[in-house]
Amino acid sequence: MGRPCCYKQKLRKGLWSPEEDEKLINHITKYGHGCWSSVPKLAALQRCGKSCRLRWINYLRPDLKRGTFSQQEENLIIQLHSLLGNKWSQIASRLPGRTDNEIKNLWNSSIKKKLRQKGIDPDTHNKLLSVVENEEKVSAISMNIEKASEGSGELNFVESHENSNYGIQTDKPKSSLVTMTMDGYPSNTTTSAAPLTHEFFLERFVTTHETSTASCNKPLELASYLSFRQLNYGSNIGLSMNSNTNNLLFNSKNSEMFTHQFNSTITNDNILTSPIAAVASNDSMRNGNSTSIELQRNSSFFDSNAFSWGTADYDKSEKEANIHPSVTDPEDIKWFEYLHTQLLPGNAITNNQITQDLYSEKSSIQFTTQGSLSTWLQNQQQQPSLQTANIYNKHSQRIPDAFGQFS
DNA sequence: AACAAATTCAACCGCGCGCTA
DNA sequence: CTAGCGCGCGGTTGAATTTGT
Repeated sequence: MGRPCCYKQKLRKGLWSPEEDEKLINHITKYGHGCWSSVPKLAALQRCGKSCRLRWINYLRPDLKRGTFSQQEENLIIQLHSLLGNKWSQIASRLPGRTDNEIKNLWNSSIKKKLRQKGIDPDTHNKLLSVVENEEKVSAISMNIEKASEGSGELNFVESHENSNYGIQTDKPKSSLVTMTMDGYPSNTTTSAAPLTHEFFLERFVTTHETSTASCNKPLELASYLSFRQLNYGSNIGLSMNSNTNNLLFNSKNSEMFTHQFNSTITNDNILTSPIAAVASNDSMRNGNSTSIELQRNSSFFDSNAFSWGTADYDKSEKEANIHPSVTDPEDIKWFEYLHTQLLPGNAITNNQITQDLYSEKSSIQFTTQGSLSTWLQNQQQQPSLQTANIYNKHSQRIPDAFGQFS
């Protein structure tokens, strides 16, 4: 339980003197810190072990970066905070050379203020809503994608960042479907743009499943590969549809800083444990001219840490979810190596993990919407570069692959 | 120049978790 | 099973510094 660490008398408190710093540095560089509680004695310091530890971690460690935070670092912090909340140590683990204390201070002293000035609630990362916007937040987000080119047979969608907070358009709905409707033919519909940043996927998905299970009358194999980068809230994610394969493709362009990816196979059986519950439109909805996909945030999945950015959590989720990192992009390789060498010691890639070229130029998320495994498998054979043999198994288990990348 | 207010940030505090006896 | 202990985390404090008047 919590105890005052400096209950013993004669222990110094407050700022450290250069002499004390020197003693601590000399001791740790010679012998390592070992048991922190024994450090003060061994280093001849009138401090408690806790104080020594803090001083070393936050100030004396040789690998600290120091200096002001770059804009990229700030963006990354905001992004990670939107995902992790006040998990400063987890956020710090993604920022080499930065400490949780430093990040926490930056957040409280600077970033919070900046976000508020932009009309963003730093706690929720949602726009501070007017009453009207508040009403909007409970309604479904709908996207109607107009067929852009009959010749190419592709549908294109480019997100709009208007009225959105770095890509987040509305407050997190308490319970509503996130619905994307693709109209595959030019006869109808306008385009109502909605944000497609990773927050869109991670935060917009709601917590109920009633509709999904009710409307899903056949298994849907959803193989998704999603890359989220560019933390400056300027991500450029497109959506297109290939009429030949009936695949819906998300394309993330201009990616620079950040990657999140996952592969999932979702069926009725595992829909409640998948990172994104994808609901195949039923036949009445799929009238040949349009396909509707409803995506839901699955609270049980997210809240159980199966989806996580933490090192320990990554390890956990990897074991639980049979994760298959799949990276070939040089930037991602860099991150991937970093993740597994720096952040995940002992968590090397296992031989059943694939390292296929999942994206060479663009990052994409691919949904197979035909509701049959054969479609997906056939598509994989046609696209060896997207081969993800382990995405589907006979048990239709989810295979999320979650990790981030920053440069 | 002097003072006050605001900001920064190092350090402390208390709690919870995991390990061990 | 439980208590003791060490450690790490997140929240908070307050001294030092900067900025504004």
